[in-house]
Amino acid sequence: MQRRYPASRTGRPRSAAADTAILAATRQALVDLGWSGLTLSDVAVRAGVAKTTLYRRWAGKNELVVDAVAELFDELTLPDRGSLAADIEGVVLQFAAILARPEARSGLMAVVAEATRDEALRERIRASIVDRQKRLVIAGRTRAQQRGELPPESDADRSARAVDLIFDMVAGSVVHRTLVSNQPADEEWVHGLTRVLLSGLAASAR
Amino acid sequence: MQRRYPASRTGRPRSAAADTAILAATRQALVDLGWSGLTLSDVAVRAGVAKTTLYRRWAGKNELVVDAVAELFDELTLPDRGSLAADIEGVVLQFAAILARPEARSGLMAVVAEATRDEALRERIRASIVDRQKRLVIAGRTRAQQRGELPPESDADRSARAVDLIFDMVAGSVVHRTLVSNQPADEEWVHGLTRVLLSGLAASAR
DNA sequence: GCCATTACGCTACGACTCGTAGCGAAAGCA
DNA sequence: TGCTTTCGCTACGAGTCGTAGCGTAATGGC
Repeated sequence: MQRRYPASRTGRPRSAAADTAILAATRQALVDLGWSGLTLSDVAVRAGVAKTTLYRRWAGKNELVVDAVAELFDELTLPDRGSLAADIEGVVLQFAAILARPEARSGLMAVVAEATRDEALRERIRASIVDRQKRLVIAGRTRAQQRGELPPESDADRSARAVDLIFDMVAGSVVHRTLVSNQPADEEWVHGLTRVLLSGLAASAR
Repeated sequence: MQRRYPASRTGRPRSAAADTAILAATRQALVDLGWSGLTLSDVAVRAGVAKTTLYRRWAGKNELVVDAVAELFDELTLPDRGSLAADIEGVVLQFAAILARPEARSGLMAVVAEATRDEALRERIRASIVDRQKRLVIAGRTRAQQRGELPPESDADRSARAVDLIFDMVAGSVVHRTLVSNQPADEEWVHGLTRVLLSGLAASAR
């Protein structure tokens, strides 16, 4: 999650340290106050910057929180555990660990809710959070095909639909388990999810 | 979704019409303004009641929106289409139709986000929204067992875990598809979801 | 080394929302 | 007719919002 500013040739550059401090302060404020309690004035004080600096860099609370939460997903990687099932379980457990953190819990759903009425925000979420997750699905699928665990897909359109379905099933299940049912997505649960998903995919491919 | 007030023997009773008008006004305000734009003053004006009346009945915005959104799920029923697969597809399509409505989209995720920091609100959501959905899963499972489509479950603990998993997978997938991926959960998609889910359950039961 | 340019911290501001208090009137029940 | 509770209305202090203005700090170009 690297923010890029137009490379202005001259003038004082924006402090990169301020960005870091602001996003960290935003996450801490999410933990302490939750989404509705979070105010930009408070974040500014926590980060040790002026409130006006915040408004110079972000359009508002929504955009700020998206960026702050997006950084949490930077750590997501696809482990190589030798089999498709093990790979899925590994990445899902990472995802679950992120969703267990309070700054993710209160921030993520809130921006998704706001995004239902804001096309630009939806695009920002897609680019900085969703696409990164989806890339893991594609990579895992490709690797499984190379291993011979999944048949190579010829039809690109069918393949894209399959990836979309898997993605929504995996991410949706974990999010729902964690945030709605409010129960931990622990190893046992993830194992059950993976088993149903994989045998379902194998069976429905035939 | 019937609101119950303590049956006070005497005094002027609360207007039931006001409840109806307030909840309808809340949903319309969600459509027009979204979660963050919704104010209780505005809802009061739309409903034609005084702002103080709102505060006498609901503790705040969160509780009001939960009740307003919960009414949307009243229409969920388990259809009898003759097979487990068809039943699931039917109820999922109903669920998707509700989530396609803007008042549900902007309201549901917002209260879930708020609930991450509010135990009482979480309980309110569980009782008025989540449990009702889960009951459909249980009913569908029971009916399928009676039909012989699923083996009767002896172990109550295993059965409960299976129901929880199915519930999170179905509801989570539809919510994620609709609100995060922002694509319609249409018949084709629901059909794919059902196929993967059912063959996965059948295979993993062995 | 000087200058143009941009970012920063600070203060102040009007507009708005929040949730509550107080009051008289209305609507039921005995 | 009394008693009780709800209702509509007004007013209020507290807090937040996003912006404007100004002097200062930190760069790159010359």
